[in-house]
Amino acid sequence: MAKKKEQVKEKPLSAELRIKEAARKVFTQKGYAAARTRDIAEEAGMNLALLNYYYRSKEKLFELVMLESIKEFFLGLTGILNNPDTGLGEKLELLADSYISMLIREPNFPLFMLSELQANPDKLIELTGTKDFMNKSVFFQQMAAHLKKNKMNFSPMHVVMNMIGLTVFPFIGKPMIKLMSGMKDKEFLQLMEERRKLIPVWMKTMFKIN
Amino acid sequence: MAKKKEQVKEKPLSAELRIKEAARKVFTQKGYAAARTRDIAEEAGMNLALLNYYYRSKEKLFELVMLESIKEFFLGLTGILNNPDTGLGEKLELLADSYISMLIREPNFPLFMLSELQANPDKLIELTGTKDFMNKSVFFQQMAAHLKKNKMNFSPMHVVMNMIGLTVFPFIGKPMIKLMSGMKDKEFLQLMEERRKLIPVWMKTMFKIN
DNA sequence: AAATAATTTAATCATTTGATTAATTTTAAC
DNA sequence: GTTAAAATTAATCAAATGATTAAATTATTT
Repeated sequence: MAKKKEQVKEKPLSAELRIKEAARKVFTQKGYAAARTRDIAEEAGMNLALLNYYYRSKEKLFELVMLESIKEFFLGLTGILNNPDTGLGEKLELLADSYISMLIREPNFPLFMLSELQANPDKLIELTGTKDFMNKSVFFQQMAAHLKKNKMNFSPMHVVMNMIGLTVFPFIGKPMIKLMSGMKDKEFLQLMEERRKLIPVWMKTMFKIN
Repeated sequence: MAKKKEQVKEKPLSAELRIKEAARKVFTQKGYAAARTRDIAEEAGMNLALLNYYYRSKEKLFELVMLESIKEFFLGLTGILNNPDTGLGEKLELLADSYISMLIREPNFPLFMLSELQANPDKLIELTGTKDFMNKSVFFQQMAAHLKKNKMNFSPMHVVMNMIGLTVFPFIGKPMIKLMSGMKDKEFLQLMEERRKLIPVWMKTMFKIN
């Protein structure tokens, strides 16, 4: 049953990877429960049995895809957060810029990730291995010092939540925002581009940075 | 098959309503696709067939529950937004207070609503009937005037997005926030209570209100 | 109290869906 | 070129799941 996998690794041709990327797309779009293995096979243009041949099961495939995406997400995040050579303002600018770009490229990713995290928080904790990396981050330390110096007596986690909220929420809430405002996709995208610059300005104003 | 429904309306006893509320709970927790009719029946402590007896199908039941929740949500929102007797600052305070309370009570509602809106945007548009009510709201007008006066050249929709993002995001992102910070439920709740007061302050600072 | 209607239940159906199998084709090794 | 391994396919299985039915029970009406 489990024939290859460990032995062959240097030659990932088409089928195997195409299934994985199709899975990423379908899972991200519909979520785990609503995604059918047949959808994934069709999206990849492959026979359904290949999914099980290469990845054993829907769940295994999901875990793989999910883990990869989350790892990448956290890596990008910590890369900016832990740079000791940038100040708070610059970090906020880099975060906004990098995440707006990512979100324009992959607008469905956050809702997918948050939904699955909600549906199965424990699994993701063991899957990622990452835990409370935020508290130890350079950003967190810098922000804690800044808040103390400026007599703002609240947790730096508020700052983190605000930053993510301002950046990510519009993408998660896009259908609702379009529903409330009657906006079209093009206008929406333009607003998101504006936020690339505006979010750091707002954040700095809010927390008296610079 | 469809025996009652139109005739009897004044005596909604146990069964029918219990199923609906069980459905709300299960749908909200797991989403449409992952929610099984058997889960709902079990949650309501009722026979599975009653679900179809009273509500015809899983989908009909879902639409009903969803529509009710969204209607209520938008009603609360527009109630505050369209009050001509309150200023911008006060509106922000009322919004934060009312929504933090709602979110502590129903922490799963936003992710549910946004997920389903994403999965099926068109259906919800026809289901709610509401469309671009934001642009015409008193709040929107007040904010447009304020932004213009203070030389902030961007759409009031940014303000709306920020407000919702700051308020709602932490609840949507709770599992991720806990994962990043190692926070426990109690601490999380305390932070949310702090935000009740902090969010209006931040918003006013950000947009130079008062 | 009898009759009718409404509610509830247990059993079952039909479809969907994740997974497997056995056969076939393609690729690689010798 | 033959053989063995890997990849691929079509067909099928088994479990899950939404839905229905027919019978039983309870409530309501007359």
